[in-house]
Amino acid sequence: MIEHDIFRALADPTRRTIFEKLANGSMNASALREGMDISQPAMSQHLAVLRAARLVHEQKEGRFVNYEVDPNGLALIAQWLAKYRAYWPARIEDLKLLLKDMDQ
Amino acid sequence: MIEHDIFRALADPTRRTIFEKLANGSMNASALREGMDISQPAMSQHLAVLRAARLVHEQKEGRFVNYEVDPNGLALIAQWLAKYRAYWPARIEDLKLLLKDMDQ
DNA sequence: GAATCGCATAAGTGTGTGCTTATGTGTAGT
DNA sequence: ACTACACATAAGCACACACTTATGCGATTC
Repeated sequence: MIEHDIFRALADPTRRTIFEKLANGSMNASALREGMDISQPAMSQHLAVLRAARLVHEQKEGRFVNYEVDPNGLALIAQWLAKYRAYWPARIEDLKLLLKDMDQ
Repeated sequence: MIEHDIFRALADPTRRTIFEKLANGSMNASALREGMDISQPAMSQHLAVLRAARLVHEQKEGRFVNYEVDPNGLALIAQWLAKYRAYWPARIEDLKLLLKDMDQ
């Protein structure tokens, strides 16, 4: 179940930080480690989990591996969230604006 | 961190099932157990986690406790997701329609 | 008011998860 | 070829987590 992989992947705060970093621009694994106080194997393992969830995908460039956000994972979250749109708070004005923005 | 509570709560498949059930109509804890092969304490513990994440909230009715979906949790996921809207796949037509629907 | 019911909490246990160190694999440079 | 580098994988370990049984607590019923 890929849906399970996604939520499990995002359940870890370190992985959410990694994902957020990649959202601000693709990077290789070493660059991602900068300022994160995390070992190289740990980063590699986290990236493997994010890959399995289709939240990121790799692009090999020589001996470097460039990582970037994979839209597929985000799309699945959006689909999951859409199932419960009936419960979204109409009273929160900011959110309404956000949603309008989400549809371009 | 409530954001962490939300993703951690949804990382468990049993809790996602419970949440989905509640999205189809509010229920008390006993009714939720029907057809789920789960002990009473386990259900109670799961509901406590969902409560902490503000994904559900309780409403005491006599000796029963009625649970229903809390929009606050969903709103936070929507906000989290909105940060990455730049990466949403424009090529998936179905998703575009979904998003339009999300904004009413 | 005693028993029953709906639910929460406590305590203990097995499994999953994220980390570590050590090692392997492939590429680039000299 | 040898070394250095970027990254992945293996194995082991400490801790978190989801479950269990047992018990507590308040509300209803008789």
